[in-house]
Amino acid sequence: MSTIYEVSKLAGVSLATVSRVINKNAAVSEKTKEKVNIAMEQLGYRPNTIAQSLASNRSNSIGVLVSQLDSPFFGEMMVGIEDEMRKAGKQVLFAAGHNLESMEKESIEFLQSRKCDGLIVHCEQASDEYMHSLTKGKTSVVIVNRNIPVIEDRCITLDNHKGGYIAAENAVSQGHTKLAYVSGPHDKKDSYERLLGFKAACKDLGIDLLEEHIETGDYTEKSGSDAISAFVEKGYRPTVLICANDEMASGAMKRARELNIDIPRELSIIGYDNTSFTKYLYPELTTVENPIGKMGKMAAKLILNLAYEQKNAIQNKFEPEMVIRNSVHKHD
Amino acid sequence: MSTIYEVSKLAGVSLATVSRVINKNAAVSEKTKEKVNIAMEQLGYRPNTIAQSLASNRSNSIGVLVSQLDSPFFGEMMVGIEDEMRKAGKQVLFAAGHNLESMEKESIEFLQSRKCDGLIVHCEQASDEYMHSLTKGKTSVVIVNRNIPVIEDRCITLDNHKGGYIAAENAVSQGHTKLAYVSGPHDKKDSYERLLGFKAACKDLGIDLLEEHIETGDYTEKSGSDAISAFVEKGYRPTVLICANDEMASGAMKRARELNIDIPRELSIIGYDNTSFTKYLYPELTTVENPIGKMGKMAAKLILNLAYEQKNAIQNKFEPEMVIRNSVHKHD
DNA sequence: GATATAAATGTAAGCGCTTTCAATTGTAAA
DNA sequence: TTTACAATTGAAAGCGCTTACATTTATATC
Repeated sequence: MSTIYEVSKLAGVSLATVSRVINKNAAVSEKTKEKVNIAMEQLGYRPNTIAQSLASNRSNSIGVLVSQLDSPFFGEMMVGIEDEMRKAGKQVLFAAGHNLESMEKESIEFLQSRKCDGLIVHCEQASDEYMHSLTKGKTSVVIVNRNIPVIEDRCITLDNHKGGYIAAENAVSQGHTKLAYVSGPHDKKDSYERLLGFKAACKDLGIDLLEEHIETGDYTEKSGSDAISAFVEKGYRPTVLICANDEMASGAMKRARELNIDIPRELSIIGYDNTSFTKYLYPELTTVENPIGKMGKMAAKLILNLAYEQKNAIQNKFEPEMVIRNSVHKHD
Repeated sequence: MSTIYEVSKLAGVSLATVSRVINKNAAVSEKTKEKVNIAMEQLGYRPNTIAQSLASNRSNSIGVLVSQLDSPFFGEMMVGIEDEMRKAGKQVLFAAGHNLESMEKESIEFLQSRKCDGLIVHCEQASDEYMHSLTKGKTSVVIVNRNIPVIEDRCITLDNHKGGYIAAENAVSQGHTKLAYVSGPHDKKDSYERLLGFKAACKDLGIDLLEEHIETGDYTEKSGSDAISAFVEKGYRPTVLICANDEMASGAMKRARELNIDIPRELSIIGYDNTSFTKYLYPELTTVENPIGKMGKMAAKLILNLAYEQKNAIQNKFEPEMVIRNSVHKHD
């Protein structure tokens, strides 16, 4: 591999000048630029990114922390980020937090030790305070899917309240009045807001909602399944069940099928996230779109602004939309 | 951030000695090792990986090329690799080839320009010759899911022939005699071998298999759906359909349902890969396990041997196994 | 204790770039 | 033509580490 030194020699200019044409960060006359380019071409020269990083104190890479590498949800986010960063000529490092506070912190340290210029994190467990302190360090940090008021401008979030709202709205618009809801864990803000949105819609639309119409799950398939069992036990027979994520919707569908409850004729189901597997469910799941891919792209743009002085327009808050498929039956 | 220089000063030793205790690659007396460790501790010292890379001409990172970042199949592979490399203290860079020869090559170049010490690639389109030439370069390369005879020791593969075989075997063991098969594209070796395995099993088990019992798809859901339509049109009514991947199995199930063919009572379905979404299908899919996660781990071990002189035991060929769920009905 | 050898440590030269500062060249106004 | 600046270019000092080689210190042998 040829070095910048060989290029400078072949072109008959100094190292500094070659560096300037590579980085386009200082005026170089057309003539010399031409000479240098030809020399680079001839030698098949590629800058050594490591040397560049050491000298410039920039790694031209950003780190991304997700909970899992093998999930359709984070997959979409990763793709969105990769795409945007690749365009900008930056590298992306992925690490997994596995939903454990210790792993999350460890992974963040790992990414920092790799000298990432910026971090995009999707933390489930680490505290708001920790996140906040992170943003005070010298590497820029963008937080996805979580709103921390003091650093709102660093957060890319989804309007989860609205998501819960439109899910209920959609059910009611299809003639349903006996609704039920399976929420995620209450201590997760996104989960809680979805629930609040759902409740707000019920109130606005005059739906009679009792506490016993709501079950609390933990985002796993099993908890969706358990919710169905719970409603059956209680003797409450809703005509539509709104789930705070698609996993639970899948679990609910399975359990309902075991109990010979026909979906969607007897029970309609609505999910949340529009994860890629929803199209494999039967019937295909009507759900609330969580534009995580777009949010990933936006997070990337924000980090480009923060770490590389770009000037992309930033939208911090995203709006969910209904994705209509076949799991909701018109009720009359 | 403190540097090695400050550590050396605080410990009262030379730079070289500090470097030695960091890298454990040369004898250092217990006493000085202790002093250095204390100094590092006190300063909260972390080596600058970039400087290390530049000086040692090693980046301590390996590159991974997959077709997609957001697929459950590659997700598993990525997790397997990440896991193993993380243990070894190495970094992993992921890039996507998007099933396009140009993108595959471009991504490989990108990873190389990032000075990866080794590459793990899952290429769909690039030619055997290209792959072969890659392995001749100075960075070690491991190829997943593809067997190239001249560089067999660099390939981690699945016995696809056996996979096709056991799928047929399983069907027959359940009493089926009217089989059908949807293959993937014939020009993909893995796909072709699955088909050959299937045929071999039919022959061995005395199943009467005609060419018209086989449809050729392209691994997409749609082609699985089309296959069902084709069989119906031909008037062939198999009791079990074996699909060369899970996507096509899902497509077939959907189409069958549209045609009011009951699964598995009237038609059993067998998939291939055991992708994570198979558990969301209804009925849950009986399929051939493709241990891609384990293969990823093994690829990582092989790259550790090649690029970092480790001595892990290597298994180049993996065996698929049946995963029995509910999509196959006992035929009598 | 002297000598030979092994073990531990230090010195200093890079690795391939970026970037500050100084020197040179070009340009336009006087 | 001078002069005053602006635009280009070059020289050289790092960035924080590794490592070949030299030097010093410890250990064993006689």
